[in-house]
Amino acid sequence: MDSSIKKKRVRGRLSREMIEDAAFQVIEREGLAGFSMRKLAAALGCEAMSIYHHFPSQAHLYEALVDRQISAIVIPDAGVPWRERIRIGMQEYRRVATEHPAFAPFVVVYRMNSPPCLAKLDSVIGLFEAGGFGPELSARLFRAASYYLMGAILDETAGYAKGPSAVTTVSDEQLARDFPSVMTAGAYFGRAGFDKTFELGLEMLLDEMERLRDSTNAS
Amino acid sequence: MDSSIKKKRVRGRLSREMIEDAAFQVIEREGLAGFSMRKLAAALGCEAMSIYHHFPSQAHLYEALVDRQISAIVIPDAGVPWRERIRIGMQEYRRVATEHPAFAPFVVVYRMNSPPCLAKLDSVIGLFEAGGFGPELSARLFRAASYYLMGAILDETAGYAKGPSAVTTVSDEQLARDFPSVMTAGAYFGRAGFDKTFELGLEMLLDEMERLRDSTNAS
DNA sequence: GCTTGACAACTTACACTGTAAGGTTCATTT
DNA sequence: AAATGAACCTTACAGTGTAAGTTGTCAAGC
Repeated sequence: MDSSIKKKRVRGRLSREMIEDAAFQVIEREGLAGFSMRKLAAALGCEAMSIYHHFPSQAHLYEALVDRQISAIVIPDAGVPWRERIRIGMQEYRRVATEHPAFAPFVVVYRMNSPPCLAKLDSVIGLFEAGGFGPELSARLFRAASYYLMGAILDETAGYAKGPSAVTTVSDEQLARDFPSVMTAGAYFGRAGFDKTFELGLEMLLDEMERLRDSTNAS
Repeated sequence: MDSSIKKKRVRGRLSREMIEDAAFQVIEREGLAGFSMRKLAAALGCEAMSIYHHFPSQAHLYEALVDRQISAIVIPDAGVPWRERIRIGMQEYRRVATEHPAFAPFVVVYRMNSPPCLAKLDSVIGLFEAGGFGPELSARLFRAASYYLMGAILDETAGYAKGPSAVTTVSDEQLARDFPSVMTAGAYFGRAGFDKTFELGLEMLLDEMERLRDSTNAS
């Protein structure tokens, strides 16, 4: 057993950071649904309840993981043109979120109320404001961009590339016969197609942002 | 107790449709995470295991619920211009998904491999093909549009409007002081702002689709 | 009317979950 | 050396999905 090896760990050496690191590992190994405090404890070589000394609940642990991920997003400074800043910001979010694919679905759905997350949120909305979008457009365009990001990351980390989750599966022959458009489109989906599709939608959104910005500033 | 009332139900009267109806109700009442086979059984006035006679597992039941929702999406027929068809199709998806808000997060993340879902998928991708987009653009634009839809629905059904999910919450005063851009943007979020933000992003995507279509067909 | 068979529903049981409550051990300070 | 308090462990409980076995009920055939 691997656990017997880990059991060598002596007392008094647990820390929030160690627990977080192990949590990311266990989540990737077992999947988000397969994760549990007991499995995490086994990976750490301790008992489940010991973790509660460092995190009051599983929810608090998850929040710490989200905070760590969100904090890792790098926003370009004000010297860069607004369009580039927003593009890089969005690519950064995707990069960070897909770093731990199994955890990504949790991150994108998470309601970010913690100070570290709010700080990042604030700086991203500030990107739009600094770009010359008014308060309303800044808010709504940020939201629309987030929507796109959420879906893209979910598809990449929890979508078809992860195999069928549906209970009833359809054979390839039946797919080709009954659902030809799905079959054809399938060639552009999956692992290889993510980057290109993501960039396509990203540029579409940026183009429209630019158009909206120019038309409102002109009038 | 309500359960005592329901207990009047006689044997041999359970059906898949009854179970699905009750499941939607229980999910809305208890939330997706709070849903369980035992609670569903209580609502039906039967024991948990009786449900397994009609659905082999909870996953099968969930799939049936998804199938029912997806099948309710109405796609405009070929007489309508492509742009209108795609717009209405997307609005339809949103309408259906938000009909059972607590279940929506499950629907949007679901990998739709069942025949009813594949059929709908096929007809939607067909919308792009019929609109004059080539196979690759049809595939990628469908995906990009789906990304946006997923995020929009998740925000509406599981986002900030549902209250803070984070464990640590920040007071309004602190929000106004430390995160002014979030504060300002907040005015456009929430229940009242969903429609307008959704429509804004939707038209942005449709505009870009039109541009892409014209430029590829011209060259 | 009685029996039989089949199926729908119930009962029990198991392995798992998060975590409350309380007991133990160990490093540090006095 | 004694005490203090943090760090960790043990036990227990109420909940989960569901496998396996049992009971109740109703319709068809005699």
